[in-house]
Amino acid sequence: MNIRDFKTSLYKEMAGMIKALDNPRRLEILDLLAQGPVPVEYIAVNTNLSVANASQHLQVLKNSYLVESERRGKYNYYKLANQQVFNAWCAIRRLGFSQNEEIFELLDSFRKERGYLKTVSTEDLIKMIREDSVVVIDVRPEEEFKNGHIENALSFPRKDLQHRMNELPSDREIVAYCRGPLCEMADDAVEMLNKNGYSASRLEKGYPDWAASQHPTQKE
Amino acid sequence: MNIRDFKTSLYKEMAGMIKALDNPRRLEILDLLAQGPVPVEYIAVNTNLSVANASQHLQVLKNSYLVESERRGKYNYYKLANQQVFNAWCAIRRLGFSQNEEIFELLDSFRKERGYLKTVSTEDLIKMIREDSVVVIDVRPEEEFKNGHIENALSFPRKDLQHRMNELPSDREIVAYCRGPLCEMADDAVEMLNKNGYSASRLEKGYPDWAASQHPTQKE
DNA sequence: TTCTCATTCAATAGTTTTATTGAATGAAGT
DNA sequence: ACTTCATTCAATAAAACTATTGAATGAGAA
Repeated sequence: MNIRDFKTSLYKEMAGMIKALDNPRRLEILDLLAQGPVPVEYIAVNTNLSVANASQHLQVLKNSYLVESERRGKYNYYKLANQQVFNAWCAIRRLGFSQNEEIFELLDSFRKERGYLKTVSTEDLIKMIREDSVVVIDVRPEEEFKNGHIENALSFPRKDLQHRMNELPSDREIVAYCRGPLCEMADDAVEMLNKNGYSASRLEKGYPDWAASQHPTQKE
Repeated sequence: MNIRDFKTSLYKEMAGMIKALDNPRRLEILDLLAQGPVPVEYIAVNTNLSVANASQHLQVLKNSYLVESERRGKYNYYKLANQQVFNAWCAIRRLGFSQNEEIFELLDSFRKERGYLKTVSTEDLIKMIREDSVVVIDVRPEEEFKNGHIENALSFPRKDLQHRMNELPSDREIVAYCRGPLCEMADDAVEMLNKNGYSASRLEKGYPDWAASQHPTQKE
């Protein structure tokens, strides 16, 4: 093989891997898989896809070595192939937030609709935890909480929050987190809490980002 | 806008930006632009593209805010929009090297053809420089050398190396570097040098990686 | 073995992307 | 104002990708 062909092939392989990432559905799937291993149907339900279509997207990700599957009883559990997959997606996400005007405007208009909900950074949260001035709640579905969550966080899945709200203290600051910066569950929770007299804000990023930075986590 | 639409739009925008990266030609262009600002025709020549085609790819990158252009006299100089673009591409590249079997095999077969040329890591090179036990040569075209190069490196463009080889000491270790890990120019140089009785190896990565890590550079 | 059902495969139509060609643009120099 | 020429635009055919549908597969349970 001559050098030019070799070079072209290398870039082609790289591009092939990136191609697996250039689809909005698959990015959403990656964000979901970053929470932990889940079966195909769970992915389909949580991303509004048909099972066949979800499976098809998963095959694409698998063929690019971005995700792996493992059989557990009747179900096929999918997970990210390794930490570097998440790291790469993070780098791309960061690039999007910093560079892309459309993304910035989209986020801004969304936040304006909700009255610019307060967000706290990872550093803010660490400080608040150290000062014991915060209650951290995990608003993801319970399955994902069980796969791993921020140390000492309480599980308040978004769908249960409305009727379990009274279990929360109204005199302390509440920080809600979810799957990541592109996930709206924490926004929902914060809006709901603030409307009901609580003082809540959302963690800027999500559980996978927290865990990737080696901050204390817990499994249950 | 409802939440589902918003979420879909966000992922769509992210995917749109990634789409600009899913083409082998555009990746090669990014690697070239990482060396410094260059006009369109330089890009076309160095990537074996027609000028029209190169321009078209540049528009795609520009519309995704990944590159910027600036007029200098008769020429339109393109450059990376910022450091994060290179960082994201690095994260993806790292992912490819670690995960993708095809990429690994391609690299391995290429290296085998050349007798497994010795490569040194950035850390190796720093150590060698500190011990003053190495001559570092930059084998990229002179234009790119002038845009910035490793401190104290000597410019030996690949095309001139054959007849300028006698300027190099045959009793010292030589390390050659080029545009990056996917660039073959340093491999060429090392092969050529070793065949002629010199002791040479290539730097694993390239100039942009060196500069991104804040290691000492120089302009001329 | 047979049944069940989670998952994958296969075929398709509609949409998007790529490289090529040649024409259009528009800034710099005469 | 005219000319030059680097760059971009426009049109096109070939190739690749997406979502949908329904059928096929194949591991576990009966």
